[in-house]
Amino acid sequence: MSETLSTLGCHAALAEIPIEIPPRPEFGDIAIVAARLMRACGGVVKSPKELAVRLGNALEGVEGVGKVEVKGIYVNIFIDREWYGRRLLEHLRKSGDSYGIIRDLEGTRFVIDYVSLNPVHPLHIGSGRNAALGEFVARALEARGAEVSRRYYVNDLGLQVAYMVYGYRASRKVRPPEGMKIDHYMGIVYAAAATAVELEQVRKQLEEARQEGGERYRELLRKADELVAAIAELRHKAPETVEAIIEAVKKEDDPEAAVRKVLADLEFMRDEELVVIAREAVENVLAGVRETLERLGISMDAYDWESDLVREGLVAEVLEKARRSPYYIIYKGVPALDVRKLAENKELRRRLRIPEGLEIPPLILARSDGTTLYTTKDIAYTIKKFRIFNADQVINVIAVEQTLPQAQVRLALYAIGHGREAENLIHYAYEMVTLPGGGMKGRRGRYVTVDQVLNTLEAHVRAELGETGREMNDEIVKAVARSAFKYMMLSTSPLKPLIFDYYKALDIRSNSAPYIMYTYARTRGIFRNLGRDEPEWEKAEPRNLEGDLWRLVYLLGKAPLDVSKALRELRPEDLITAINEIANLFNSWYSREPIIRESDEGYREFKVAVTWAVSKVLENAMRVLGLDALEKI
RNA sequence: GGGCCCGUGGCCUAGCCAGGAUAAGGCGCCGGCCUGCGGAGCCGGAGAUCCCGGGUUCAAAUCCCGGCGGGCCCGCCA
Repeated sequence: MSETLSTLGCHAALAEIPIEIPPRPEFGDIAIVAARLMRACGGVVKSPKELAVRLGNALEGVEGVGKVEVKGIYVNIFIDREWYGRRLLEHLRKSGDSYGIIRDLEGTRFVIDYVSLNPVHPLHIGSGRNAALGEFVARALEARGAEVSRRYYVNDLGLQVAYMVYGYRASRKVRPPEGMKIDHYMGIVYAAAATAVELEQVRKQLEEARQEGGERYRELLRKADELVAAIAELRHKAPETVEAIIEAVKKEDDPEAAVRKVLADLEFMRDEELVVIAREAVENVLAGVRETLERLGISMDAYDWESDLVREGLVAEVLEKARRSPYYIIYKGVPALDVRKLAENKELRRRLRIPEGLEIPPLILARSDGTTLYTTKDIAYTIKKFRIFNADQVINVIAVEQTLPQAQVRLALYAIGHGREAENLIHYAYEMVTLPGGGMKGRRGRYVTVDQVLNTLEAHVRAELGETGREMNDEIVKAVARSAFKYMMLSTSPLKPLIFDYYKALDIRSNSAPYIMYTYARTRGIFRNLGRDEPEWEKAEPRNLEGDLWRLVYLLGKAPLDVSKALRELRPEDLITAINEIANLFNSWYSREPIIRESDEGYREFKVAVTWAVSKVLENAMRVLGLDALEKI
């Protein structure tokens, strides 16, 4: 193509040639918009129409080109379909099972940090989105040949954990309600502590504000009402536990200070008993989280504890490096890194992928009681992630709301002399999941958990199976439910907020993981009936390449491009679009064309080869998306 | 107040970065197809000011500017 153009006096690399797929089949298989080539052909021709005519003539007889039609500024090319069919067969045969996947990351190493939710409540649908996306990223990189380490950051020294530990200590004598999953229970403990402390706080403020009255007073009253309502909800779920926590909070002179003391005692390991209690509390949550992840078909390679970073001295190391850095300042009385000057450097900003207009405030490293902040420990953790796995890149799957702290971490790494880490730390951001009525509130114990969704989904699938009178199989039910969940989380661009709608989540048709799974099982069924796993390649004869079959063959031919693009750009929604298109076409072709019963042997084997390709493309894509590719469904 | 992201039939989503012909898919709605290799399927139909207004261009859902609407961030939380 490029050569053909240069005979016309145009100079464009192949990648620059504006090839596109026409909107209607009558306009050919591919088209070139001559107008867009005018620049490359500068001065050679007068008008786009003239260029189209000359280009059309030049393309006649080129290998693979069947027919050329020029329509105004468009050069419509009809591919030599048999030629294309033969080339597809060659490709399929050569690439075998891995058709559609390009291994361009062989020899590279990645750490993917995902899920990593605060260990104070169960996986909710927000962290469910995180889990599905992170797993996709990990699998996409693995498919491309990279070595991947899946790591979960156990953030056990944060303020939230301090609340949970405070509540857990206060309610240790109480047994969790019968049958409640342990992480769900810990979620209540955390929310009860956080809410009770806040309520005490508000009560005090109310007393002070009572005399003045006015807007502030009414505002506080509203807030108190909300908190009381939240407590009531929690009490309903675990009465004794919540009572015990409220009692403890009431006894405190300053409940908030009590929690902060827990935080400091944990970070400085000043209270051995407390450290043990905290470990137990966090382990409880993690046990539940692990179980849920298992239901989703996700298993982490490592759980890295924040407290270990402190114990191993990595956090102290970071503080020391920061102190020696030229960007070190005392800001509002606490140690900080003033990376604003660094952020002014445009070239550096670009290299560290800091969003253009993002204003970077100084990064505070420690509280006035000496405890360090999440971001400080995250700097230490990033260094550890690179070190421990000898990683080329570290990808953090974290919600978009943390864009600023993530940018600060990169700048801080650079500031303390870890430029390589800074440049290779990727924030894979995704938008929030919200409920139709508004956001979820972990602090109040209001969220929809992944467990709940999976339970309902499984029940729904069972009901559906009952209707179709199929064999009831627990494994299949679970596989369909978790695939439907992941599909729902992956089919929308990560950049779009997701409004979680129970009604829609249960609609397993619109949410068509089962459709893809069904189509795949159908292709497998054909090979089962055929009694072999592969086409007889030498016998396959491309024939009757028109209609659905041609479109399917055409699509299968470019599937490796579509798939590899989605994997390179880490866009699950593109992968889903691509396989949906293929599944659609296959089903519609299948419904009216016999495959096994095709009498012409050469044609039959070609059909079998097409089915084989559909099967492989679906299977490989499903693996990356984390959907179960079942033989039977 | 500043910044980032999103706005596409009743609902959800793709297309936008790399501008091109009649805007694609799903749900829902209406109407068809089971003695056939799997009906969780297939075929057909109705349904759209591509948020609004300017600009650039032969050509704008797509690029630029200005609005409007929604989400998020701007903490000694994460």
